[in-house]
Amino acid sequence: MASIKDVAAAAGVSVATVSRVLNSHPSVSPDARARVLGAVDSLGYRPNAVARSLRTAQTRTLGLVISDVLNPYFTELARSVEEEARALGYSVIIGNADEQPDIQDHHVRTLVDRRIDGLLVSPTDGGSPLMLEAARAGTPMVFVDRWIPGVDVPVVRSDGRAAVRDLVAHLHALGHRRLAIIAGPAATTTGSERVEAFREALAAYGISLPDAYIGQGDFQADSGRRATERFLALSEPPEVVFAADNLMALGALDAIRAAGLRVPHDIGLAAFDDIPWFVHTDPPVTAIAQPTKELGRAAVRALIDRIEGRPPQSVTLPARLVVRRSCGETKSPAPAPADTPTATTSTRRNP
Amino acid sequence: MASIKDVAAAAGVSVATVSRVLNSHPSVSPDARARVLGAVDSLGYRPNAVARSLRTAQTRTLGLVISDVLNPYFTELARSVEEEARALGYSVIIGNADEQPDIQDHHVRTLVDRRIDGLLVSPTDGGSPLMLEAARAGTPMVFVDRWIPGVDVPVVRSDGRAAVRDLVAHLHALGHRRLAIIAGPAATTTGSERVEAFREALAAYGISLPDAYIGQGDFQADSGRRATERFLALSEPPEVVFAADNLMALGALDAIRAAGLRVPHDIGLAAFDDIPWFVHTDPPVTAIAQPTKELGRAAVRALIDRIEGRPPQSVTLPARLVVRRSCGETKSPAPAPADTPTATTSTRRNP
DNA sequence: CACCGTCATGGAATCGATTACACGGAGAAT
DNA sequence: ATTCTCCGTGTAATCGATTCCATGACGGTG
Repeated sequence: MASIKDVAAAAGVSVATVSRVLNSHPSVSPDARARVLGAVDSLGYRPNAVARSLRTAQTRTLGLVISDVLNPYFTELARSVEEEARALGYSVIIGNADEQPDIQDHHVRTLVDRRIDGLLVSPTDGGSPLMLEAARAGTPMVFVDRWIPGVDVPVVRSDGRAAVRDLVAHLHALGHRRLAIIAGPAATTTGSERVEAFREALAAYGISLPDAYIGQGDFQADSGRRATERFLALSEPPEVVFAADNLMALGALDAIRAAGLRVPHDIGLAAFDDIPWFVHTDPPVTAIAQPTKELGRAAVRALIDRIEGRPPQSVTLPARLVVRRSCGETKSPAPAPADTPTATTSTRRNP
Repeated sequence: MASIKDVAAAAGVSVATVSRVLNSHPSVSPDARARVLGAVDSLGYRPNAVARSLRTAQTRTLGLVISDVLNPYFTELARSVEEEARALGYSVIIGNADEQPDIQDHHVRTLVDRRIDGLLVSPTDGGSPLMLEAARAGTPMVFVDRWIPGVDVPVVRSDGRAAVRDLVAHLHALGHRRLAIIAGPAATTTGSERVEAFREALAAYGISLPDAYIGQGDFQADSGRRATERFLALSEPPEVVFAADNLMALGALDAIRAAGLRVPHDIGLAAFDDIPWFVHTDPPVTAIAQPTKELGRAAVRALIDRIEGRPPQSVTLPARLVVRRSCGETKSPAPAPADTPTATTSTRRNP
């Protein structure tokens, strides 16, 4: 592969001049520029990004470590991250942790070894020493969706509290009182927050959330299936199951079907994270939708702010309830979902 | 960030010795090794992969350019590619083309600029000059799923011909005779092949495939919706619609529902590419399943063979029919799907 | 005409690793 | 005792770019 030296030789100039032409430095004569450009495309020369990165100490690359690519929510997030990054002149390397802390660490390590300019993370756990170390060592970093409390890193996420209240209001209006939740791992913020938001919303109606109605899941379909089986085996099973992510809802649907029951007739189902398929399931699933695309864009912008020396901002965007048929038919219209979502931004790093 | 020089200074040896320790070169004294290792972890030293790549002219990184990350088929493919690559000591950089040739070119260009060791591509179109040039210039390359005829690059893909025959037999047994297909772009192999396989299978039953029954799609949900609307507007609409990928099937489902019709009562639906959600749609969708995971692994192995100088093999794995309820209830059992899938491999590059 | 500032250009250092080569010392072979 | 090997180690070149500094030409000004 042709190097800058070959171009210099072919154009009859020095490598310095070639470099100037390629980086559009002002002081190059039109004649030299023309000869260099000619040589460049007759040789099919492409600058070596590896060498350039070594010299300039920047790679114009962002790392994105997500918990599970197979989860459509994260896929969409990854896509919007890449899109925004590309628009701003950066590439993205995606690492899929598959909800496993050691794989997550593997990706963080290789990304840092490659000297990516910044790291976007949706942590699988409460924070491995490696990641905390990377943050402390000054790797520009931003958390998306999930975050680690007590670490000085900006967070871009969505607040589901209001939407969960809307959901509970909806369920209450339909006459449901025995409400259960399938939670995510307690070590993740989204795992614990969603349970808390649910518990608070229930309390407003004087409904309690007994331990038997809290299923312990891990954001994967299988765990949703097992938790649901356990609910169904109770002497007094819940009337509605709320899954803290879309894959566990899928598992719940499996379990309900396997038990020969029907949604919503025998039991209701709702999910956190809306996805296109929920429109087409039997029945369509009521879900809480995050502004995924905006989240991805905001995260990239925050990270690039941090990289380029501007003060990064934590961002919290509201989620909203999308009512469908999986919790029962509503006679009267459901409570209007918040339809004027307003972003709240703060300069505090950790909201 | 600490460099190899800092480690050398801290350990009281030369950089050469440090390098030898890190690359487990045999001739280093136990004493020196211990001092180096001590310095490495007291400094938290991590080798700079950029510098190493520049010197060794290899990045231990593979590029994967896929047509659409949001398509669950490609997501799964990407995941298995990354998994296998990681097991073999390589990283993967994913580029999402979103079915747009210019974005595809953008990714090919940046990946080549980064001097990735090899490229896995599922081309969006018939082959841009850039990609053909890269192949000819000797970038190790393997096509997955889709390929470009006439280019000397190994292909790892799945053959759906037999499964399509099974599907048509199934539909015929259910009494359906007016069968339509929503095709992908003719510029992609999977776009044209699936139509051809369908046409041939129909011919075996003396059924023809009129132009009005061929919808032109682009592998996106919207195009499936539009094609289906057009089918439904025909004076004699088809009895079954076969979508050439899962997203177009989703669009078809939308259009059918919007028209106030029911699947399979009013019209049947089948899809190429099986995904977990098809079990839960209303009704569950009959689909042709590719061995996606195996495809990804085989592609990585072929590419690494090529990179490491072994002769790479093209691989073709069979797809199989998964019968569900979206084409009508079967009284008698459907024809047995091929349940002993056998791989065919060849040393010819382009099958 | 002398001087100075500006501009185009090239030489060479540099980034952080790997590795060929040279060298000194210890132990084996004669 | 002398020579030969082999081993551990260091010096320095190298990969392909960017960029500081020096240089020479040229034009304008006093």
